Amino acid sequence: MSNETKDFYNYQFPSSFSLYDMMNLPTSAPSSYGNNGFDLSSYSFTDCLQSSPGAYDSLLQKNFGLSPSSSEVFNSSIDQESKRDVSNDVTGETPTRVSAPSSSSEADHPGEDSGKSQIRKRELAEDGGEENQNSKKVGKTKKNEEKKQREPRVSFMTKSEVDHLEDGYRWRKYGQKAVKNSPYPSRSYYRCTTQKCNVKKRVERSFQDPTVVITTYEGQHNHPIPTNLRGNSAAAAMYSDFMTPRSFTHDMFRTAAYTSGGSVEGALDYGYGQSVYGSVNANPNSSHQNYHQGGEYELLKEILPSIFFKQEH
DNA sequence: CGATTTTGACCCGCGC
DNA sequence: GCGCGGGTCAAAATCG
Repeated sequence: MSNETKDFYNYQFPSSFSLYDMMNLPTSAPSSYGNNGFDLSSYSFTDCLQSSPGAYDSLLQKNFGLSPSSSEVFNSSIDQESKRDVSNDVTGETPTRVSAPSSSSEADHPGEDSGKSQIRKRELAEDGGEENQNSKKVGKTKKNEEKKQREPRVSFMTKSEVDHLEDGYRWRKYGQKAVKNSPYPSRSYYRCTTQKCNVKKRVERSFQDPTVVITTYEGQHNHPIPTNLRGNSAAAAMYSDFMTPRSFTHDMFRTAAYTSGGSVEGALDYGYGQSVYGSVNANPNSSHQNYHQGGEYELLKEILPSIFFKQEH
């Protein structure tokens, strides 16, 4: 981590800190963004969060007593959409997408339902629809009703050399597909091995930045972590904070993210309530206290500025 | 030997 | 209707 970045951590944000303000911070944004104008179209979320891993580190330490591993989350999003959007973020897509997801909902949900109905058809055609097997896939038969019942999704961008980050849960790989337009091999599909838990996750490497792994979780675990939380990956901590009941709900986050009604303007406003950007290097204790004062909510708000959230409907 | 991964086939939605 | 891309299945292979 560069000294410049560290300086950035120590910067005391004004109470009404905004994305625009950020552009004028000393050393925070890449020079390519220009000194005067702030070009939304060229500003990537990645760049933004890359500047704030300090807060993330604190989260890790606070919640898990972990120190950051070799991998670090520097971008994330709660999303009902495909990671396609995340990828776009990396490329510096305009944040407009944040509040206008409809434009790219193409890869959204077909996954589950399609696959299930597919089986049904296969069975009907071949076995004549055996009941036994069906029972196992009955859940899929109800597809129509719950057709579009979407699972909450969370995407993380993690700087890591390993594709599959240890997050404490056990996963079974059930598929792999080549990603078009990507020099990097493929996207992997995993399912939680715990029976009755249908949480899925997708892992792929950003072709924009090969060092970055994009992990997308879908659904919520209905069971505790089966193994000791020895996995000290960034994704584990982030995912836990998003998806575990004792922490924050999806809606809470959305509320936090869209205090201004979900407009683009509102979403772009970071709305940092307090200047508690912890300094990982200088004074961990004081920053830790700050986080307690602000509470997890405040902490997470810092880590995940509202522009990273995407609205669901 | 059970659990997991690999991998080709398959289905579905969508755009043309 | 066709082709494409995304997601899933499931048999075979591999692993521990």
